[in-house]
Amino acid sequence: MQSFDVPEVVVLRLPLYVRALTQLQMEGTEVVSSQQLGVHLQMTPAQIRKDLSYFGRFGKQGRGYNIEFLLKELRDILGLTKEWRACLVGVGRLGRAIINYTGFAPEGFRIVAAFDSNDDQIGTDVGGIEVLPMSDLADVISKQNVAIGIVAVPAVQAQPVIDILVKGGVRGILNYAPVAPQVPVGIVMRNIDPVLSLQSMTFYLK
Amino acid sequence: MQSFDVPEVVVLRLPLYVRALTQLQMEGTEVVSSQQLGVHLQMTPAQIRKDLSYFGRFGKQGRGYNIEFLLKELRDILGLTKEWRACLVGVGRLGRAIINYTGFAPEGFRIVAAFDSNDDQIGTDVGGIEVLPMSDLADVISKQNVAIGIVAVPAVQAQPVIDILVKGGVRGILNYAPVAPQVPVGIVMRNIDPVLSLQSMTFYLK
DNA sequence: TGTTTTATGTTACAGGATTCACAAACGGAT
DNA sequence: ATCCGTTTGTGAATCCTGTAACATAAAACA
Repeated sequence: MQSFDVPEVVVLRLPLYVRALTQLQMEGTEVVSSQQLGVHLQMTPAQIRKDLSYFGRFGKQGRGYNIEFLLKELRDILGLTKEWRACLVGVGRLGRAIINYTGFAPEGFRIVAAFDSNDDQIGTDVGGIEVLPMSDLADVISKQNVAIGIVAVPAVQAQPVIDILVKGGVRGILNYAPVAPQVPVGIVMRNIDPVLSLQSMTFYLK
Repeated sequence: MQSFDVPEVVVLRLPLYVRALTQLQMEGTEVVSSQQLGVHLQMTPAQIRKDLSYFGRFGKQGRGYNIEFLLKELRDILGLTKEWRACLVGVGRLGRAIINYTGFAPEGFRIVAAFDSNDDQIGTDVGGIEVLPMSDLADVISKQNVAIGIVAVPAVQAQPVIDILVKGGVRGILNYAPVAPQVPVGIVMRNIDPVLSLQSMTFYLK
């Protein structure tokens, strides 16, 4: 796989390209230059070309990139051509908001199961999904082909929950808890943490 | 101000230090070495020392850092000693979740006003806050000393809403909409975008 | 067809960020 | 008082990222 020797910063930018290209496509554009894309995304054309060159040659000199083609290629590279199944742990306020968030499904991310350690929650229905006990976790992950765990539990429970998810077999974790959890190599972590964002913002505001 | 010539990556890491130190403090630790902190945060001791050295000399050789002192200094540097007031635009599902999120207040971030362009929402109460029309925005920002705008509107409305917020006088924007908005220099943007996080994650999962 | 314009892919360079390595300093023990 | 183990703060060295520049190729146009 080409995952190796591609800098992670580059991989982090690919979804931005996908999004910008999708928007241009919806506006009816068929071809775009690195220059134009750069204006859209506020980056230099050189960086865009360099990033893409890690994966292949997608453009035509004198013309630019065919949007439909480039989109297909990028989706392929990122693995966005199939549906990804995720499970959620923690159906408190935050967890409920995540289940009901409408932004995941159109991009191919589907939450297929929800877990909670609170007995009062178990068996209830949240956004059309039945809340299961943590003891069912490993079973559901393997049987339902769940690759991603979404963590929406209080800070203190985050690390134990993540350990369980990893043991259960998820390979990526989207963590909403305000902690920096430790995971084995090979497990991909992404943290969603608005407080951290605000705390670095204020440095520039004060 | 020292904002200049401090790399932004360093500023982005400072809140991580604050969080780790706070946790250590709660556990009763009084002194910590860059080595120990590094284990906690999975980074090299050298990086921690280098980062801190941009702002001053906070440690003692042979001993380490006094947690209480370092925390106070870091909070000062980041501007976390005062309360920051924010306003929210968009009280749909996402906006409601943000208003009800309990993680902001303990860190000194307070949402003092909510706006929406939908007439049906205006005048209703969301989490104890009255929803106001967009036309009140500039007024509230200046009168209530609001420095931060939180954007929770659909993608297509994000850019216009951000323009209004900037015009109204906010200096930082926390954007939950799935777009990469353009802002004038001097305005600090932070994007919260779980879909982007997932889309870069799948590259390593496939 | 030949010339001009446009834009890619890539190599070379410059600028940043991270790690290394070590002198200086502190605390505790002898 | 001195020594020893520890840990900081910081230039120097290394590694990584981003930018610039250019050869090459496609398209447009005359």
